[in-house]
Amino acid sequence: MCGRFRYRGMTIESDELKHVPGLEIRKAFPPRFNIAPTQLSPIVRATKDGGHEVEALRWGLLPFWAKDQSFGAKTINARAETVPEKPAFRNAFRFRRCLVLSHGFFEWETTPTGKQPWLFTLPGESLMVFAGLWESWTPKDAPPETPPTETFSILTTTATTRGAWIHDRFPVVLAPEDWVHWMDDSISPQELERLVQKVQTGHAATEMNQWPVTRKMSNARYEAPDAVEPLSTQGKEGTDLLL
DNA sequence: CCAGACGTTGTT
DNA sequence: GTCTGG
DNA sequence: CCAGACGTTGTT
DNA sequence: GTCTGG
Repeated sequence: MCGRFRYRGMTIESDELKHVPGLEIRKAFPPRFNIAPTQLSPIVRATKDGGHEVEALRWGLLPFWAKDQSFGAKTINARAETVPEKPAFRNAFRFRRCLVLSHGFFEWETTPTGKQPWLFTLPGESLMVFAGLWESWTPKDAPPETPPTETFSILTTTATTRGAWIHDRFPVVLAPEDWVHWMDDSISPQELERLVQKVQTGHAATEMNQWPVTRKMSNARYEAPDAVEPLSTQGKEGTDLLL
């Protein structure tokens, strides 16, 4: 699945998303080494005027009817296989798909001495884009003028053969040519169905590297650069994972 | 009709 | 809000 | 995802 | 064991 990831940050001048039309980057986003559920993280979504924007949203999707924000603990991921039907996700799936920006995600290996975290990245630790959904939520008895809380969820699908040693579910990683299509609000339900089929077979980004990292990062409060560094001499070489 | 869930993962 | 179970 | 709490009362 | 917070 995807319960923790990292983000290298973005400046106003960043060209990582240059292929997303009409994208205005209004502010910079700092590097994050250990993004956990409930925290803010940048996503890309379509705007009303046909463009796109980057905003930091809270991880853990809150449907508008959620009674309180603890509901988001159960919705950090959405299964690609069932997301069109699930009450908590179907509206967001139909109308509010987004790109979740990362540069790799963590998975935990169960060992005799406890849980060992690993980082999965794309070659060159380049931008890894997850298929996401977003929602807008306002607490039931909030005073007027209370700004809504905007939240997101990350789609998951079956892990591929060579990723399955650590886990049977992986986040849906979108290929750059699908980024804009995924956010397109005007596509038909038929087209959307076709897209989600493709997304399920996913990992359009076909090659990942993996390496073990410090167990200190298992604590969600740990936010230091070495959270993403290879343990000891393992290095980032020889860790290729063809998916 | 009302009440209660609405979710994913992993483990046994 | 909407669906399911009782 | 993992880590940490899981409770009440009264006092500062 | 299970829930909440990060």
